Amino acid sequence: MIDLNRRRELDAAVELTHFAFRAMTARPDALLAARGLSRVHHRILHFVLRLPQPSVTALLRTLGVSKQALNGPLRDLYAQKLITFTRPPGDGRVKLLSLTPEGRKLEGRLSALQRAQFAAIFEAEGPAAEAAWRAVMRRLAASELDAAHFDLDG
Amino acid sequence: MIDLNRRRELDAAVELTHFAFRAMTARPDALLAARGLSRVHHRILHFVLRLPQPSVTALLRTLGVSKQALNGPLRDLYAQKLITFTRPPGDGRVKLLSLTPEGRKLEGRLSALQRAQFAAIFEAEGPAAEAAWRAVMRRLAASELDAAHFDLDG
DNA sequence: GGAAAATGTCAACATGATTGACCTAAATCG
DNA sequence: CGATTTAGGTCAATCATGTTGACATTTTCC
Repeated sequence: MIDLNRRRELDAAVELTHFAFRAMTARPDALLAARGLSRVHHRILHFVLRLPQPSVTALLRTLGVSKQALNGPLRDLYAQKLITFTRPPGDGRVKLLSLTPEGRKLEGRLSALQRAQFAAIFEAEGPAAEAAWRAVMRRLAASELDAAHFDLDG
Repeated sequence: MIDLNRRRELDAAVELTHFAFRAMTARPDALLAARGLSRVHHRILHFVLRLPQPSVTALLRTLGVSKQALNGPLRDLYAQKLITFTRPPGDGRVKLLSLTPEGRKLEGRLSALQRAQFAAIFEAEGPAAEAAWRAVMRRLAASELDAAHFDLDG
């Protein structure tokens, strides 16, 4: 019976992760939707902010999508003046992408929603719980690479 | 500067959750793909196992999709003999869905992958870390309902 | 007997992704 | 210089997944 209970606890961990993920994305999704944008746009804003002046190709590789799939959302972001580009001095072909002040503001609001969520939770649970949570999440995140060459015989 | 560091830590928590979620679904997805199935099929197997003999309509409401969207994947699962149904004694209209032994086996393998992942992590981090992790995740998951009536002015 | 319920199917449509082909402008190679 | 490559963009066909609407069938209920 111990094993059966443990099994239920582990199943609960899986479900908890599902609900937690959905909860984390719900508010930003709502804010984006109100502007006619979606999660792709958020991903673009996110990486253009964090990567140092990425070219379109660099962004493409980071996002792991085709350029046709990137181009639509990118045009939306140009149109809403959330993103701009400069040409690098040496090379007139490439665009170096960056966020406009408005783009930074929107990205800031989106990520602030998520930070506030975690800040409140960590405040409530305390630093020890936060450290433990991070340790577990790091291990979980790290197991992704292993999964790539996972044995899937049937 | 303290605030800036805290901000980075909170951003890291968001990213960690993204990677953790992806890591958790990578192995089951690979196993499903090897059978020509997808995450929808897994969701069906999951709920048909856990709900007590659900009718098609009950499953529909649980999954929150249209019956047309359910019917395709459901036929795949019939075809692969992973799912069956019985007619309830009183009512010849409804189908009570259940998993075949093979269906249970596949669902077991899928969820076992995820349980093993968590079991190894919790084993490594210890019971106190596990409890703290659950506490944080429960709070995070619980904040989904709040998000429903989130203020999204611009 | 007729209305309502449970299931299933067909058609039209929207979205978001893919690949392939092709174009322009700019850099680079020989 | 001319040819090729690179960076970016676009058009078209296709696929996957979802939606709604309309409708048929079987069975139950009144």
